[in-house]
Amino acid sequence: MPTPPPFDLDLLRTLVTIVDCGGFTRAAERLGRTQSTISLQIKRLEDGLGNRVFEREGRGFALTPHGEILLAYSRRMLLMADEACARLMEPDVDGRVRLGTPEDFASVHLPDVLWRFSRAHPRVALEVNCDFTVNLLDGFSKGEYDLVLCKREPQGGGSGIKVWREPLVWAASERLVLDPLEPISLVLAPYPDIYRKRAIDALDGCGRPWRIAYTSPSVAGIQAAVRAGLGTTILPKEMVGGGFHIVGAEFGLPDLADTEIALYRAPGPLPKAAERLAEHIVRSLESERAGGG
Amino acid sequence: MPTPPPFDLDLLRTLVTIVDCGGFTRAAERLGRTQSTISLQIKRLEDGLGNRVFEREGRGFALTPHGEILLAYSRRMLLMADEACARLMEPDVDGRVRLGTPEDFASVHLPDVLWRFSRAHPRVALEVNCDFTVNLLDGFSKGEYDLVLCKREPQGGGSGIKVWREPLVWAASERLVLDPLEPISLVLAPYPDIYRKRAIDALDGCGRPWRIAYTSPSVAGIQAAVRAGLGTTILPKEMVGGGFHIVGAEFGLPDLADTEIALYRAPGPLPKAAERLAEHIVRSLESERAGGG
DNA sequence: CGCCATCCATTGAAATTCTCAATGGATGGC
DNA sequence: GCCATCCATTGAGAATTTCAATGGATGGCG
Repeated sequence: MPTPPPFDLDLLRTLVTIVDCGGFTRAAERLGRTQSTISLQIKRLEDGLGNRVFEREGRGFALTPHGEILLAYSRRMLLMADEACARLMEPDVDGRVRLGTPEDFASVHLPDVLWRFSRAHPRVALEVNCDFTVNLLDGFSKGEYDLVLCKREPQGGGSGIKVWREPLVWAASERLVLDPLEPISLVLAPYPDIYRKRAIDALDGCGRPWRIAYTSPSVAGIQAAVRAGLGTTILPKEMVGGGFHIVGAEFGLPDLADTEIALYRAPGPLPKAAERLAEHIVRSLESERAGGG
Repeated sequence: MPTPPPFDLDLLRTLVTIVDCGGFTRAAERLGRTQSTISLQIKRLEDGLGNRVFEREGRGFALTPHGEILLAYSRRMLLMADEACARLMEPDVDGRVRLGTPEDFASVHLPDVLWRFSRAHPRVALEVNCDFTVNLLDGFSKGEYDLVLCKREPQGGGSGIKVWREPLVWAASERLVLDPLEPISLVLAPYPDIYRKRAIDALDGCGRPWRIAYTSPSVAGIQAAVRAGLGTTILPKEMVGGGFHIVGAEFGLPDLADTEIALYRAPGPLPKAAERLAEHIVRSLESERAGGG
């Protein structure tokens, strides 16, 4: 960040207005400024940029390539400013939002997201329910949720919005001795869990024998068991940490496909509060991902 | 537009920096200002907004709901400003882009979009080819296009990005006398055309007899024939005009499903110029739609 | 061919805005 | 109870921004 972008929204608005009005003078009238001010504002914009924005041709003018690019961004930024303004003016959203989510994802990625949401919309009552994907989808089809975050196969598709994707890896404690020739001890969530199925299918697929050493429906329980050296589990890469390490082909473990989390919204028009939460989740996770990667 | 949003990007950057640094003083250091300046900037922001942004709690502070909302928008706007800045700094994109598109869509919606693109990127050579959807998809699968705009069924799906959707209507000249009991005279594009199939299927579906009165592959040809009163055609609603009028159930004509245009990009990494054009098309059409509706 | 209307650029002064340094008030740790 | 830290406020000075007036250039029109 050597040169913080020196954009001034007023100048950008002037640029857009000039283009829309087709002239400096008319833009001045619409903006309630004098024409000389408009000229100077464009000059300021160009000086700050180091490039011309308009190509002057005697009486008329045309946008330069830089001007055209800047114009496109200006429109978007001004639209966003207008939207922000409208959002700030309108009354607080209230109501209730019922969100279903996998527990492991929620405990790692959602606390901050939901905390920010609840601060932005203190009158919205959040009802978050953690469960297995199968149960979430079941409840979703019965109308028990406004929004559901679900694990799904990485090829995506369907009506949901992809909000997260990351590699799935085998993880074990350092104190666990792994022997590629022995059946592998697994620490997994109980039956309807998607990762459980993934792990077992992958092992069966490559002919590696296995046994279930420990079963727990909660992230904390699984982590405790793995940390105790009771076996190997399967985790999103981001969740590996604290004494765990990633194990793989060197111990005869197969590669795993990525995991993907998608957001599904209940059919029909959603209450405004749920709409807001959906947008908030999508945006927060996409920027978290951009910032983290 | 009674109150143009009085946002100042510098103030928003200050807001974001305060939150990220966790304090006014640290934010001042990072921004190269004094702490009093930061305080005043926030005060200015709050005065302009008419609401507090921070809730002061003695030594510390917390974001108000308004502050939280504004923070989210501020981040997005600053990211956009940074992106604009980066885009303006980087050298001109050059190369060639091969775009396939239906002729009717191109002649109505693309001229301005492509003109702006070519002004923003004068060193990019645009090669636009108009053809029927079937031929476009055929050429696309042979690698003849970087990007293709295609008509498709409105339920969407697949890998393309929806860029346009509008109702399809029957249109005729005022001078054409329509009799619900007579076979309807059609003015259509020749065989592989999608709308031709739509029209005939719809009429067959409701048992209405028809005959082809005029065939032309070009929009101009079809418009001339319809204007001459030679028959009825099928058009996107937006393209009705100039002596045409919409006809429908009152003459025994069936309703038509919407038409949808999607953008497909060639598999694999696209040249930068094509990437830019794709982004430009999507953005331009989405704002045109927002502005027009 | 020359006049006029229109449009953008420039100039210098006035007003507004912004920043800074210093100081004050409040809070929490030790 | 003292000290360190943090944000708020104040008044002066500096920088920026706006305005009114003027200048230069172009194209239309008789």
